Amino acid sequence: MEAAKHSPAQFQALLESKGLKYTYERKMIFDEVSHLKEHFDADSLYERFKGKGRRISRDTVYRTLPLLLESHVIQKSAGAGKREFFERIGRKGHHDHMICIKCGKIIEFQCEEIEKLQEKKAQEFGFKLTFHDHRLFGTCKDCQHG
Amino acid sequence: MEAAKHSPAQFQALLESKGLKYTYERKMIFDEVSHLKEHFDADSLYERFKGKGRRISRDTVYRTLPLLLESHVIQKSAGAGKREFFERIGRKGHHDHMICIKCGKIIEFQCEEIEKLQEKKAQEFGFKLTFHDHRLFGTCKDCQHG
DNA sequence: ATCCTATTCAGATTTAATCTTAATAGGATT
DNA sequence: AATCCTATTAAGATTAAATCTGAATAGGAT
Repeated sequence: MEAAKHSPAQFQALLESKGLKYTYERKMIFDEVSHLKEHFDADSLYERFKGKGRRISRDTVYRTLPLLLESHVIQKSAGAGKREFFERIGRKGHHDHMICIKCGKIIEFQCEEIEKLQEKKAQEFGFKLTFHDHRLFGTCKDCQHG
Repeated sequence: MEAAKHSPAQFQALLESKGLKYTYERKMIFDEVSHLKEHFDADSLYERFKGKGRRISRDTVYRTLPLLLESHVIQKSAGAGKREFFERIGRKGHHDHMICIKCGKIIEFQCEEIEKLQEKKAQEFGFKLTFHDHRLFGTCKDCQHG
């Protein structure tokens, strides 16, 4: 008894709670990101819509991503360069990243204890945690020789 | 018996380990950031040098900040807008941030257990942790009513 | 059908960060 | 001290990311 894959329910719920509409464009963007297996940035997502039937403007993409973050459809990710990267929260669930400052390699890691501690800390401040960005920078195994 | 305040020893050590020189400009930048009590971004730091005796170019500031991060003189911080923020690691030591997505308020928090778990996770991957960026986004106490 | 508000589009604009080329600094060599 | 050599910096141009602007559209309410 598994929930249907890629249900927009959480997204729709968030929109409703904010008095926003589940528009054609928001549907399209939800659908696209919820099927993306790799990480992506706002602009590359925009490029994906070019030439696919109806166009979706860059601005709409940029405006929709924070809503998807907030509804836990996507999470912050990491990638080369200075853009902000995202990725859908898929079967493997939420995870964070280590980035090698020498070769750029990205390692995914999960730590349930850190997640819990984060939540606990937030509660201490009466802060309602929505999403987070946690990236570890350093040197990967292969780049440490010499 | 306290260590001298704002010693460039760690910074100089890092430079040496990389075969880089402790130049006049790097001294100036070290000195400036090690006395800054507030967070700052690269560009505002650059502006500080304008009109102060010898100029330091924007590019030099941008190139020096990662070295200061790496030598633990500064850490990643958080602030309004999309710039990258930094702050010196002062008496209170390292800490991370919660950012309210409604009002922009920034709350500092410390969690020794999270720091340790991070380090442990890094070790699992043979990853040598240098610095990190950990930001929690959500809604602060005051913005949760209604 | 008309009105009203939210939303979107398209492209211009802004702004952050990096790149380019030439100049400079400072150590090593003779 | 003069020359050479490499790292570093300056200044401003360039690139690229993200947001803004004004007009157009959508879709629900009256």
